[in-house]
Amino acid sequence: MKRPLIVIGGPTACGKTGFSIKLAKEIGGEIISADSMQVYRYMDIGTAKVTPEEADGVPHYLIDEFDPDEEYNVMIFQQKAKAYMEEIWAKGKIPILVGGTGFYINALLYDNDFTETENNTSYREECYKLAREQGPDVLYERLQEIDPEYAANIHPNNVKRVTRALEYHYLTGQKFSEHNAEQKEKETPYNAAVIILTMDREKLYERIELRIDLMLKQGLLEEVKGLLDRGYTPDLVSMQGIGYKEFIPYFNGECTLEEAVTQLKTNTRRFAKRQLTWFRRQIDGLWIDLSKATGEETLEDVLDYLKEGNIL
RNA sequence: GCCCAGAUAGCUCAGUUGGUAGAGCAGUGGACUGAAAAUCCACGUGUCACUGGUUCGAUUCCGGUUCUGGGCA
Repeated sequence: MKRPLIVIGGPTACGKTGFSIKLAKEIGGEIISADSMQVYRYMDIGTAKVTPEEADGVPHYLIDEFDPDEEYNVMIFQQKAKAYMEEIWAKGKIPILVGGTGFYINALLYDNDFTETENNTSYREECYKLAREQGPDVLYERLQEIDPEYAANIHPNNVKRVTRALEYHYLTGQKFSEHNAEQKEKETPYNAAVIILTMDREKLYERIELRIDLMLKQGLLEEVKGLLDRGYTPDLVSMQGIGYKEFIPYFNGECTLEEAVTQLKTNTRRFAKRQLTWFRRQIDGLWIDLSKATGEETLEDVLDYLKEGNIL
């Protein structure tokens, strides 16, 4: 008997947090966050992290579990999330995976394999150096020889992805394209129900605008300043988060506050668009347009869907 | 009221020595399987303000109108 798992995805600012808490209370579920930025401590306002008041007693996992200078990635997420799922099932409750990081959701939902290899960054550095000094095409040509299938699939300018494919081959001796093809074949080991929350584009952008203005009132600037003062540098993955990186030029006197805020809004809109692309293309699920339904109707629909899927 | 400058893509503007137009930004679609809030790719038709005239042909030249800046009274 497969064990139950509920997944709630959707773009930033569409109302995932509020809805997931309502659902969790209704069915006695506990929430695991699939979010690459909310794991970090001290990054509360900019990541729109749930507050204790919002959570209202519903347990949340993978929020505030790492410091901003610690490494966090899909593999760590997957391991941790799986452990938390076991705990939740052991209590007789249902885990609800909620978040906007589609890549993480897929990794957990399909239990993709991320083979543990030594964390050898020297080879990676070598690739970057090559790309920097001789151009991305030189690096790409190397990949064409080793794994022409993957090379055909990725653009030469995408140095990050090209490097990963080369690194994978270097560390395992296998072709990255073959590994990926195997992962794509996988079916979920869980009795899973996927719900994708969405919203009319215009309305979503309006909400993003309002939310950022609110973040600024709540002290986003002080939060970013505080992180910098603690010694967290702009090159950290955490500090590349939207809502943080945009203020670095401002603090360096390279742009005005207004320009930084405009850039933040643009980046957030683009992020939401990319998230939507991911969910549309990568995951099948029940799509719910929150701009068209009331909260009660939505909850009813979802409960019906969960019953149909024998989750409840 | 008079003089000058402008009115071209959602925004800022370029341009057409007369043959119906193009950049940046914004926007849209897509890729992705150990950085993913990262990284990368593709996509540009709009009454060229309105209205007369000259012309085979006007967004381009000329006249008028409206609007927006600036200046003078």
